[in-house]
Amino acid sequence: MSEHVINPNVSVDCVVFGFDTQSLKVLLIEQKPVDGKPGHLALPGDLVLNDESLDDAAARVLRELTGIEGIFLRQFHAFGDPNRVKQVEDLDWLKSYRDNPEARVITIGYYALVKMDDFAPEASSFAERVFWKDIHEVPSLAFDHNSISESALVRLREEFENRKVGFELLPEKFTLSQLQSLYEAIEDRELDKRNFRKKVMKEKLVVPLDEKQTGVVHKPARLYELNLEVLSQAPVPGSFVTMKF
Amino acid sequence: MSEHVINPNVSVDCVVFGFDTQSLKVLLIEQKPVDGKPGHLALPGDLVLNDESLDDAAARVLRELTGIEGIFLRQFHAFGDPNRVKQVEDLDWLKSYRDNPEARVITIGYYALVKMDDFAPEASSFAERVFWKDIHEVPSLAFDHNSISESALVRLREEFENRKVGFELLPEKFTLSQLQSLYEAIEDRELDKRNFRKKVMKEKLVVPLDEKQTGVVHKPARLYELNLEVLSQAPVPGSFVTMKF
DNA sequence: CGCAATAAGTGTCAATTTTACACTAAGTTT
DNA sequence: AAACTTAGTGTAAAATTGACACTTATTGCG
Repeated sequence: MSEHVINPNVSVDCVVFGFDTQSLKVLLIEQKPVDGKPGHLALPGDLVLNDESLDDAAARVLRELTGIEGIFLRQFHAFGDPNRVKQVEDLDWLKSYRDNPEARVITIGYYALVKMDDFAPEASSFAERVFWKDIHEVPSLAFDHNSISESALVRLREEFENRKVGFELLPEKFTLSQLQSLYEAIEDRELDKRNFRKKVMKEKLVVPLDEKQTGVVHKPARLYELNLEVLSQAPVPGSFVTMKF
Repeated sequence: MSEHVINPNVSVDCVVFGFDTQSLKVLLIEQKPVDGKPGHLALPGDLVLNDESLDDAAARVLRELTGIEGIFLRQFHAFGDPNRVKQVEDLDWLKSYRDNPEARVITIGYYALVKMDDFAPEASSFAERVFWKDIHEVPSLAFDHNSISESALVRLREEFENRKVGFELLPEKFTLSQLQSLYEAIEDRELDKRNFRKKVMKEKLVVPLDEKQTGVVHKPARLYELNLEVLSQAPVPGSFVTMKF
């Protein structure tokens, strides 16, 4: 029965999304250099420890990278192609970080949503350098990390459309224009300002604050915060889920 | 770096859904008896082989169980709790089927959709007996297979609502009432017949055939088949995805 | 053979939701 | 004070949704 059965390495890789009130960003790391060769770019990730659940492993990776606890994190897909870490370009790095660099590695993909304001990414045990990159400008990454980050984006979009996730990207207080930009960045299309505001207000998705933007060179916008009660009732009326035929 | 790193067993478990024109069913197996003790009920699953992708492993499990190739299969979640196979009730079975029955097992959950007509489940290397069970009557299963099957159902429902999957459950030719029953079974609510038909026709989701039901004791219904062109364009107008604010 | 039983099939109208569209207001800079 | 920039606001037409009840086609039975 067993000679063909594997005991692979299992890792988690995290696709961390941020929103800078204009566009969506992904967090990338530069792997530590090996023998003077500059490290490749990659997603943050690490092997899962023995007594650790997958969710715990992903949270640990993010904590090591950012120092922050309690980041929104969701598993989205397992990547298990037998050759996914067999490219020659990736071998040097594996050789210096893994006991068995030739081993098959199955990785569990997580995506995370962070408020960029709260967020001070730090280099860590596995990263020389950490930086944000616009989702439209992601460079070539190590292993299969390009397809992992693309699937994460597809998944974020799907789950955002069902109103399950996404608001974790906003700061505590935001303007309606920022909220609209978030929709536009995630859904990748333009929305009509009046219709957008009408709908958001009718749904009571946000509550207005007695506070305005400061430091802008134009009419300051009113600030809002999320109405968590409405959000917890997702899916929301008007979504496909509740249509009755 | 490495003393805490695991090399777990990795398996796939398949939640196979069928539709008998009335209700949704899940395929369960009875594990082979060990030392005369009757086997527990479980989902079909097996360890992933060395040179095999996760998708290939899931397809292999289903092929061994059913003899059928080309079943709709989709990965939906990885289950990696460190103690998910540590319950005493499950130990006997593991002892006789695994080299290292104490090993941690991470499993990748897949769900499958089959046309029950085409389908003749067979006992196999890992199953004494194979049978369908209504999704509302799933008994207590081995390991964490109850939560795996519940998540699969949640996921099927989500993806059906976005019109991504679900029609694989229908026979080639079906009546509109059967289609409506499929919606009702998956979405778990009742729909209005006239509104349902109106909408399905407007969307051109199905094409009418010059053929009627036979062998029924009432007015025979017209048969339809899916309009694959419209389905491939999912998400469909009217879903939340395409609303414009 | 007609009658009972069963599910198929069909249309209208009111309410709600969606969409397109353009100007005034408030604050900052020069 | 004039220019610049983004905030903020309403209406009307079109499309979609949802509530609702009767006739039709076939089978089986008396």
